[in-house]
Amino acid sequence: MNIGEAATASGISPKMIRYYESIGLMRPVQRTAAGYRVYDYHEVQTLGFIKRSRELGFSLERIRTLLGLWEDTARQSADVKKLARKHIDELDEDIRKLQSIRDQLQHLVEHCHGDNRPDCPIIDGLAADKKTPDVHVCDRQAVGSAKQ
Amino acid sequence: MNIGEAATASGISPKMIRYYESIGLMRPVQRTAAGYRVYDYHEVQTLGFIKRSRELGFSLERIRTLLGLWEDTARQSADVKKLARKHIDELDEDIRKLQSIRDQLQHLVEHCHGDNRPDCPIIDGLAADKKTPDVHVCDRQAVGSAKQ
DNA sequence: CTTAAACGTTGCCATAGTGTCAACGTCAAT
DNA sequence: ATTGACGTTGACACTATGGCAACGTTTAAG
Repeated sequence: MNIGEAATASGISPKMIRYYESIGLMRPVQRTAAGYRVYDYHEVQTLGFIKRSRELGFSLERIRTLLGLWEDTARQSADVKKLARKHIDELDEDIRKLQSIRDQLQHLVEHCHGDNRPDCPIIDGLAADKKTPDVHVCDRQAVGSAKQ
Repeated sequence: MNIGEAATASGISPKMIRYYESIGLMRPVQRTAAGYRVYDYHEVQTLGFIKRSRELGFSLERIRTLLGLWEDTARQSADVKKLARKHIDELDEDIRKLQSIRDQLQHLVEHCHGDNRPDCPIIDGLAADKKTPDVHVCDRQAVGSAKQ
């Protein structure tokens, strides 16, 4: 199985497979006399593990740890769970932040009439100096601030 | 006002201020005879605009457009609103994706007892080929036999 | 007046993860 | 034997930011 077939089988591009090898995420595989990489079932399985981990948003560094735990038959499931929980916590934090900015933006949008006139609370909100808002800007901020 | 003061006033690091200038997001400012950049109120205001836009998650490319709209006194607020709506849609999509993977992960975590034994549904879930989960894999989950 | 600290300048490297392209070697089928 | 599809490495790009180095400037103290 050469790299193209492994890529098709795993859903990871040849480029990325080489990259994962280059950063030591995967051990170098066997080569043919001509230097072609040779993959067997075990390596394709590992690629699948990496792919699913990536799909769940794990960083390559964390996947490095996960692969270590996967290979470690003496692992403690508590260690895996701890790592996963930490990842969930970070996801929650990311979601929270995105929702916060989404809501702020939504608020600004709701107050923009969106016609052919230049007057625009969205632009005003971005232009406003929060620390020393003047009266004009203050009107907008009064409704739509809460930033950070 | 030199770059350090402008940085303090705007909350953007000197490094980033230079960067924004280098990519043409901001026009080059005046320089002293010695080559020091000189900022006045107007430029600090622009930096504030950029900062708030970044805080709302706009990319520098979009901020480029927003700055153009800001400066364009003949803008149509509909254009701003359209851009903001698009950004909200993308935020919604990002949030949706994060929540999806968060839920998948949460599901796995809930089924992991998290003790000192190696048996771990999280690792199994990552190792399992979802498209063709064979009996062998099921055995592993049931019995808790190790990797591979 | 000199010196040192604190600041400015440019430029290069690094991050994470992926794509694209080039220059070149190899394998398989015609 | 040629061609085309594939492999190899390397370089560069992207986003947005941080850091460091080498070097110049300004300012305050001695």
